[in-house]
Amino acid sequence: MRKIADSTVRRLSLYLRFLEEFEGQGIETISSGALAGRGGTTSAQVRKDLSFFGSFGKRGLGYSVPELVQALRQILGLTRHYRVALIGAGKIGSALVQNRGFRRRGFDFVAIFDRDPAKVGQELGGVRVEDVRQLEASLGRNPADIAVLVTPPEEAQSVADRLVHLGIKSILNFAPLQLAVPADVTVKTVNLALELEALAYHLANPT
Amino acid sequence: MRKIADSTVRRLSLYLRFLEEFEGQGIETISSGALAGRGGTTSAQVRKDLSFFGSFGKRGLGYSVPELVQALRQILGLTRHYRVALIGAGKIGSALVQNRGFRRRGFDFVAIFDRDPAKVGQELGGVRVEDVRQLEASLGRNPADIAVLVTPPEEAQSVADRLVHLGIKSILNFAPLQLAVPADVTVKTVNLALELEALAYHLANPT
DNA sequence: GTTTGTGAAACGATTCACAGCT
DNA sequence: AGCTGTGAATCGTTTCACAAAC
Repeated sequence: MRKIADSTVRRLSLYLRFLEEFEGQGIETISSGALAGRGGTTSAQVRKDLSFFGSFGKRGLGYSVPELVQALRQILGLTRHYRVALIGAGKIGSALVQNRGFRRRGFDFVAIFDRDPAKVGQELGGVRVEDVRQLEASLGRNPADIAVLVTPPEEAQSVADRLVHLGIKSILNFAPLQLAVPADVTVKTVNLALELEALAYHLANPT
Repeated sequence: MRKIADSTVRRLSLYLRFLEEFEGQGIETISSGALAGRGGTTSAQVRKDLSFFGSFGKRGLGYSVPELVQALRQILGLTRHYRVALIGAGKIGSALVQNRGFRRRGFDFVAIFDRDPAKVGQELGGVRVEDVRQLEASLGRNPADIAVLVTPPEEAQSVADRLVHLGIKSILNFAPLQLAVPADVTVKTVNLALELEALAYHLANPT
């Protein structure tokens, strides 16, 4: 498969979200322009994004909403469920696990790890918190597809190394630092302080 | 000021983070190459990013760490504190407010709003939760610089409209939808489902 | 007449490469 | 000799524009 830009993949996710809305409203067919309008982009962008993966529309008509939903789910790999492991059961970690939306979209938290003995043994969102020292034992038995890393920054890299060693290929990282991983492992870092600083920049330098 | 790419601003934030680390270790001087290595980019990128704002280095020597820290704080607008209002005191909202790191970096949560009467009146991170109906009254009296929006998606747009009307120019949005705002308002959306889906895409389409 | 799919053009960001300073 | 600052070259993404399909 040809290399697809990250920005394209993100837009495809957005399109899927909007299409699901339209589907819920019983809309059968949609044009690239209408889909673009809902997502703040252009019709050409929508068509180009889709064209990397095939031809899904009918000229003169637009796209069948259910067909395009199906196609996007296929493209994005959302026709299956993913087993997600959470490392770090602090405030943000527990908020994530208890969020209904992720499960609904096929991301199932199946294991939770923490270093704090007070947290180990507790249940969060129906999953028992394990000691992070059990990471290898537990994920070795029941592997996860995706790891969500919410440890303090000083532990993040060493946990990431262990996850990589366990064969995990996808990490969602909330620790405010750049993780070093092999090329075949994908890391998405969510750095909230960075987002706030970008907002500060815009306040300090209004256009 | 010339238009600066978002990616550049984000890298400047990262550089600042690394420089603060170096400063803490008593390192006086750093080359673009060393700074780049720490942040997964290239020396040319570092120099180009900085060049948009001036010349901060000494040829043959590199950059003075404290001077560059100071310059970046100035550029990013981090020499002052920002008043942040939180709308939505659910799991994620309260996790954010109680996070020490934001205050340390100059982002002070000064007001919290929620719709749930059970939450109104409670304290979170030393701030009393107010009824979201008091948004105008409260922020009218004590304005905020930045709003962090963590409401359910169906309320997000109407709250955003009210924030815009109150004169807020910066919104950090956690609701999983595209907010419509005037051009002079900056919105950064953190969409965690989107990040997970991008990871799913990479699992489904390994390179 | 409408809307797609797609090469080509325009734009923007990154990388190169080197003159110029220390 | 070492490293910056920057114009030029390269690379990647977005927009344009139009032939082809319905």
